[in-house]
Amino acid sequence: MPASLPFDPVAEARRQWTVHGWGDAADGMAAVTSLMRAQQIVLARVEAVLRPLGVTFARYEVLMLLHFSRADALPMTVIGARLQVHPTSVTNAVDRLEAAGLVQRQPHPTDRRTTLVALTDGGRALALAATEHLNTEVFGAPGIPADDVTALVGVLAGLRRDAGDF
Amino acid sequence: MPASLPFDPVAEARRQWTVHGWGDAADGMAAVTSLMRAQQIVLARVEAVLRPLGVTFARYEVLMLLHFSRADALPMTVIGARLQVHPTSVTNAVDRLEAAGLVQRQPHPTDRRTTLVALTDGGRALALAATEHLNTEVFGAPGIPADDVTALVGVLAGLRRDAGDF
DNA sequence: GACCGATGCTAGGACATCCAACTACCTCCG
DNA sequence: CGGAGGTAGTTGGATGTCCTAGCATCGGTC
Repeated sequence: MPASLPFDPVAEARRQWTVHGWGDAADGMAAVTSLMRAQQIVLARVEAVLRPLGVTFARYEVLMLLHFSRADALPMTVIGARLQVHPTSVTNAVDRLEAAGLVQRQPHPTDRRTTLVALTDGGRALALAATEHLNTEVFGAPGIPADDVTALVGVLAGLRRDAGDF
Repeated sequence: MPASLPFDPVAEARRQWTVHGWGDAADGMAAVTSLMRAQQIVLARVEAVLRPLGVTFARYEVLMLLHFSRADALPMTVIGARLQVHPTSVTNAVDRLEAAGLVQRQPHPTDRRTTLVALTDGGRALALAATEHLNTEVFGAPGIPADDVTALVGVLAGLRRDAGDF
């Protein structure tokens, strides 16, 4: 846990940007920097909750995605597309989940290129337990006023849409 | 570049949360998930701009921090506190920056525990060149309306303050 | 003036992410 | 129906982040 600072480093950077004649980009810089730091903070909180359960957020997301799917199973590619991560990240996550007995690789019935990832009973149980913890300890109290949460999600949705997230 | 989806995965997750009786935490979950994805998108854009210059965003932040300091030099600890990262991350970044000749470790005049990191001429030149690229290609056009940028920075500042970022 | 807790930095290990490259397989067109 | 191009997944390498542990140094206290 790093020490607190007597000032907001993002605001300070924004001031420096203006001083250096980069005023046009100062707001964008502040937005990008804020986003990076906020993500780091929130991710740390999430990981702290999940660590005792033996999973990471990346793997938790895979488990929940499978839990929400019709047959509790999805192709690797679909997982990557939904979570918006590189195929190798999916391979990595599934390797570890499979080693922990939380998911199982299965051959696709018609396409031999495809690997299906199926949720095991243990995987579902862990996903639900983890969700309960996250809901009470993080999602239910994200540290942002309710109105702001709605605004935040909306603004970020616009950004994500422009970037091709959906 | 992952493929586009026919729907917003965050909105879909939010719907699933509601269906499963976790409505109280649905907004928070959506906020956290949006934050993660948006950060990933923005970071990828930043890294794409910096890659041709041979630096990463983490190292660029160190260079700019030094550039904004009075003597173009700061102790490792101060860098970690400002950037809100673990001491070992600072060591890692400075190792690579020093190997590239962009910064230089110097002994502290009075405290022999402390290591000062000093910006070299090459480091300053690279930092300014990188800033120019980032300002025009990312910060100047962050993909968010100007009004929303202000709101976003404000909301995230609240979150960061609560987390002890400043 | 010596000791003991606090501070500054680094080494080793675990994870997640990306990129480039490769293999295996599928599909479609000529 | 055979080859070209595209798709699915993995392997190997590079980075960044954190945690735990360790060493060196500083400072306040007795």
